[in-house]
Amino acid sequence: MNRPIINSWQSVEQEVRRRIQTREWAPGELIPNEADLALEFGCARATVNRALRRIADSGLIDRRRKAGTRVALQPVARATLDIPVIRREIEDRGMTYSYLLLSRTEAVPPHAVSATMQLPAHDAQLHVVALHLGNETPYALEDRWISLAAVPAARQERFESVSSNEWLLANAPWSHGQITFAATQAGREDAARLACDPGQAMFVIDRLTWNNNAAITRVRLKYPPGYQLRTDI
Amino acid sequence: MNRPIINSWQSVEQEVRRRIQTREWAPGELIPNEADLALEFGCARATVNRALRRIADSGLIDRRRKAGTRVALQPVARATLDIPVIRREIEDRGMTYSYLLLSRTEAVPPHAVSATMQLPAHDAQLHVVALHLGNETPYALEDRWISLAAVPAARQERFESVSSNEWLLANAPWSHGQITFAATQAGREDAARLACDPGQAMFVIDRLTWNNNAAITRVRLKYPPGYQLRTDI
DNA sequence: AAGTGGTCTAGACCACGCG
DNA sequence: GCGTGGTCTAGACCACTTA
Repeated sequence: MNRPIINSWQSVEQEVRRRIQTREWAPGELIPNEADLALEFGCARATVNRALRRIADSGLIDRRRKAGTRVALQPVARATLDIPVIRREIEDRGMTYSYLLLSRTEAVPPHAVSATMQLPAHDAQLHVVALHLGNETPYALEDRWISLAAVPAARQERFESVSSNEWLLANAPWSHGQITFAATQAGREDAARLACDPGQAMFVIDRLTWNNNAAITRVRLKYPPGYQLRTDI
Repeated sequence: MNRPIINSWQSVEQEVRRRIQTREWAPGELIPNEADLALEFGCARATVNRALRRIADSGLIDRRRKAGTRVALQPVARATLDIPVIRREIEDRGMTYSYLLLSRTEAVPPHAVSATMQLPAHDAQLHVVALHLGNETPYALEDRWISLAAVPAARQERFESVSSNEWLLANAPWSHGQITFAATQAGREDAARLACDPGQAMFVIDRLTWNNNAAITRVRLKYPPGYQLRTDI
């Protein structure tokens, strides 16, 4: 035996993952408890704990007090998606960012919008439609409703040079939200704005953002055909 | 002052998040170091460390040795997506799962497939096409290539009762992979299989799975119009 | 009842990277 | 150089859950 030294949580994680991957510890099987592993690896129990906690977070093992730690039978693939500011997303792809405000009005939103935002159906909200471009080419079409009750200061902002995306990040704190991904066909207007053909498949991201119990904004981003969202697992 | 007691990493995390959310610590600002916070909260430095590490993982703060910890200027929204086995996904939505094998052949894949899998362009692979149904209704169309070099045992499996998805999870360990989300229009064949109309927008998930340096499988899942992928942030 | 993971502590040393 | 976060340790107590 000429094993690499195991004395950091990273090396413990790597070794445990290796044993699971090679089926040395088979799916469904109980693995040794933290104290035993610490003894075997010659490190502190806290070090083993941190490694196993990370592996559990990734879905590869299941841990329960008293019952111990088991290798997951059907590991759930867990992907982490970074949803940056659109400007950054475009610049990270090596393109030059630009922004075009298409409309900014105060209006009563469709019921679907006021309902998901849990706001009174008859209240006017700020409606911003804008185009994000990379290298002067349409990159994403943004359709946003902003709650004037939650963000009254938005009334003073024209959103002509600063996108509502960035303005809200700087001016409206949020606590949590929900993201939905879907696909939909481009309508005539979408197509004209995104420089594609009507009927083509657009990738759509809906984001609903809250500050505690108050809805801040609901934004729909439509991406032209060919757009891909990619992540490692 | 009648503050709640802060002596667990959860309460430290909550308190720090609160201070950032209320702009008590503004975006871009340097926050106190771990030792000072530990003193203020009356807990050990390790407890503060764990809380701050979690907040940093979520993208809300940036930490650097010597430079200290700063509130992020434009927090990246980080979403965690669970990609379970399709059977589970369907059953979790309260539907009855069923599975229909459409074809199983050995064939030389298109160049695009062999290239992304980094396999010899002329080698035959196992090609499995199948339909996953929820309550007898088409839920997702699966188009999968399996590397026979990496998973020779797949040659013996008919995939008639067990989906390749579940069979591979049980029989082919994997170390990492890549997931891509996109939108595309249904072709005539897709439409017939998914019981939708040609030209409608399908949600598409591509997954490429590796075991160390060997590609295991490349699967494309096509979901009929209306499908949504949702997650909390 | 007892075994397991979950957490906290006090202290220590280290590695990185500003200034 | 030196302040900061990154990590490890040994020990302790606790909370949960199963046997």
